[in-house]
Parts: sequence; structure tokens; C-alpha cells
Amino acid sequence: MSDRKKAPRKQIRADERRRQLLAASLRVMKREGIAAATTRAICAEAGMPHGAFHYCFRSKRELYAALLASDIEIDLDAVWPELSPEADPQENIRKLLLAYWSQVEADPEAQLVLFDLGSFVLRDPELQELPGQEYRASLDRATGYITRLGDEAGLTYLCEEHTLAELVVTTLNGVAWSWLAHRDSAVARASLTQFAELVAGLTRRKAARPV
Amino acid sequence: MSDRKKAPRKQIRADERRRQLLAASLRVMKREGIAAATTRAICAEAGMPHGAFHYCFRSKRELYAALLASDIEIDLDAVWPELSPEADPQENIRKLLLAYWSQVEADPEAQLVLFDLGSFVLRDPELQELPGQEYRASLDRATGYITRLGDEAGLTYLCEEHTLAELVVTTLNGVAWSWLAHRDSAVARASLTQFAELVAGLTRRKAARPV
DNA sequence: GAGTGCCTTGGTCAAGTGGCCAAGGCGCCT
DNA sequence: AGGCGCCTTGGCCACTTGACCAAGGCACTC
Repeated sequence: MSDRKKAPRKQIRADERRRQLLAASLRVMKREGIAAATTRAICAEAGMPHGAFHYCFRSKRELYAALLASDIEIDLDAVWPELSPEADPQENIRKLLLAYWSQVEADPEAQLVLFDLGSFVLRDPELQELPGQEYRASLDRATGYITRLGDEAGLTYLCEEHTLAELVVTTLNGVAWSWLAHRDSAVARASLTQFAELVAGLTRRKAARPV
Repeated sequence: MSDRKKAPRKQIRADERRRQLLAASLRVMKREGIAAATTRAICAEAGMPHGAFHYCFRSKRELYAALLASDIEIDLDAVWPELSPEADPQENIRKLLLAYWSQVEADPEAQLVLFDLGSFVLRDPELQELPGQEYRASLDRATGYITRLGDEAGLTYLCEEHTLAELVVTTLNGVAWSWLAHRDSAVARASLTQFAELVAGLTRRKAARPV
């Protein structure tokens, strides 16, 4: 609304603080868990006085909601060039999964916070639907990736892309959870490789290329 | 030690109370989440005065540990008679997975508590290894099931049973987590069915039966 | 330069939290 | 019967938590 005025610095300040508090809370949660992310700890992390919190957020629950809404996407853009229709389908799928995985592995605490936050929010009547929305979002993203994989690697699928996406999202979450428990990267990667093999069984190459 | 005396009622009382408190804490956690399971809430649920808590447990952390140690097994005994070597391998696998799943679905809060508790405990330096142990335990159980499935349904596996077990445990956890988010049983069952098809691709029938 | 409205702050509050303890009670053994 | 030792209890403590608020300050507009 009032953004149309010349220099909305004031408003920006408030939004900026919200952003800072969100980032700070994420940092605290990654480091010490969701339970340690008290309003005070968050403000301290952000270098603000305690009073600032309830000026930016009506309540702590509002922060939780904002935090889950600004979900952490994982970016796979870098991996596409590595895929090619000549390669083994399983190899292409594996590359894609492991590209995702290396990002998970690089920031384990982020995953932990996601589980933490998810299971916490599932208990709150007003925020219950958020994980569902987040799930649907990652499902859409996964479906997109699967379609693109079909193009880039020259594959068709023997089942609905949607079904496949569900299985992939689910499996990736499962592997992440297991890995958080055992912390054995080799095991996680082996599971993903095995899964890639299984998924490859659901694919066929598109029309044979004339050589 | 003194259990060898005639009637160890006293000691039993103490252990009994521990058991009661554990059960009560699980009930509270299922109903209202781990955060709501305060020492007082637990004692109230168990119908005990607050002081009883710290007589039975040195600290709250000790209760967490005991709770995760007494992990909730899922019993699949009922399903074995339904499997047969004549049936389609995929059908047998599917039956087994769905038998597990129906138990998960019957008690969603238990799963939620498991995630809750797991991600909480992963943050505690002294309890960190517990989820890993729990994971290994369910892995062993799964491996046992897979071996038995091989026998009962007359299957051999194209990959190591261990690897397969990892994938199964991981996938089941993943499906549970996804389902907790979206709460669509049909989707969960579809994922499991799809997964069963994939796993079936990794199996072969044992020596052909003479008909 | 005064005024207006957003921003900023430290202090305060009531409600809870985990943990502790001293007093008492009950049952068992001698 | 008497005494000993394990239970049991309610109350207490220091501390933390989320939330609120009144006082002040800054920047921008007229």
C-alpha cells in the first residue's frame, strides 16, 4: 500500500527485521534445536533486544508459520548438464538423486530442523496444514524434475510421473531421516543407488536414436 | 539383588511406577506432543503426585532415554499365513508392506512421537546414539522379515538382503512421514504398492515347482 | 522547527519449568 | 513389638518462558 510513497525505508526496516529474525531463528534451531530457539535466544542471535521480537511477530507461532512458509528449496540446476541420453538411465537417475543428496549432506542440521519443525507444527491446530502444503510443493518440484529428466535423459516412464514423484520425495525424506540416525554416508548413498536402479526399471529409452 | 527375598513388593513397586510413568508419558506425548509432556503432566496422567517423578527417574533425560530404549515394535506375525509361493511375488511383498502399514495407520500419533523423540534426542550429546541403535534394531528386524519372506514366498533376491532391508526401512519411514503431512491413506498405499512392484523386480522365484 | 507516526528499548509480569527435600508412612525383618 | 529402610508426598526453589507496555527516539512531512 504505502510502498508507493517515495522511500519506504521505515516499512523496509520492519520487514528487514522480520527477515533477520527468521534467519537468526533458523541459525539457532540448526545449532541447538527447536526447543532452544526461545524468543530471547533468537533476538540475541540477531543482535536485537528482546522487545524487538513481539514488535515484528505477533506471537512465536507466527514465526513458526513464517519459517515453514519460507521453505528451503534445494537447487538442482547444476546437475542437468551432466545428464545425457547416451548414458545409462540408471546412471542419469543416480546422478540426479546424488546431486540432491550432496546438498542434504552438506547441511544436515537443516534437515533436522525441517523434521523438528514439521512434527512440532503438526501438533498445532492452526498450523497443521502447513506440512501438507510443503509436501505438495516438493511434490510439484519433484514432478517437474522428473519431467525434465525424461527430456534431458531421453526417458519415458512406465508409471505416472505423479506416482513416481511421490515415491521419490518419500524415499529422499526417508533416506535423510535414516541418515540422521546412523550418519553413515556410504549407506545413504548405497540406498540411493539401489533406489536409482529400481526406478530405472520403470523407465524406457525414448525412440532409438539413429546411429 | 534383593529380588531373591520372598516377596520383592517394594522393589516391584518402584519398577512398576517407572513403567507406569513411561506409559503415561507416551500417552501424553501422543495426545499433545513431546513439548507438552512436562514432568507434571506426566505425573498427572499417571495419577501420581509430582514428587514421584524424580524418585523414579534421576532426570527427565533419563525418561527420554528409557522411552526410546523401549521402542515400539510392529508385529507382523498375523500376515505370514497369507503369503504363498504360488502367488505373484509382488503381491506377497505388497501384503507384507501393507500389513506393516495398517499398524502404522492405526496409531499415527505413535509415529509422530517417534519422529518427535528422535529429532529431539539427536540434539542431546549423551543420547545422540540412541536413534542410531534404534535404526540398527529395525534394520535387523527388517532383514529377518526379508529372509523369512524369501522362505515363505519362495523368493531369492538379486541384491544383498541387507541393502534391501535398508531401502525398505527407509522407505517405510519416508512414507510414514509423508503421510503424517498429507494424511491421505490412498496415496500412502499407492506409494507402497508401487514400491512393492519395484522390489519385486529385484526378486526371482526359487527353483520352479514341479506341477 | 514543530508535529506525526513508526520504530526501539528495557523493564516487568504471570505462568510455568525441572529439580530438590524434609517430613512422614508403610511394610518387612528380627 | 520395635526398629529399620524403602517409599511417598506436598511444598519449595531458582530459573526460564512468551507476552506486554510505557517511555523515548528517530526520520520524515508540512
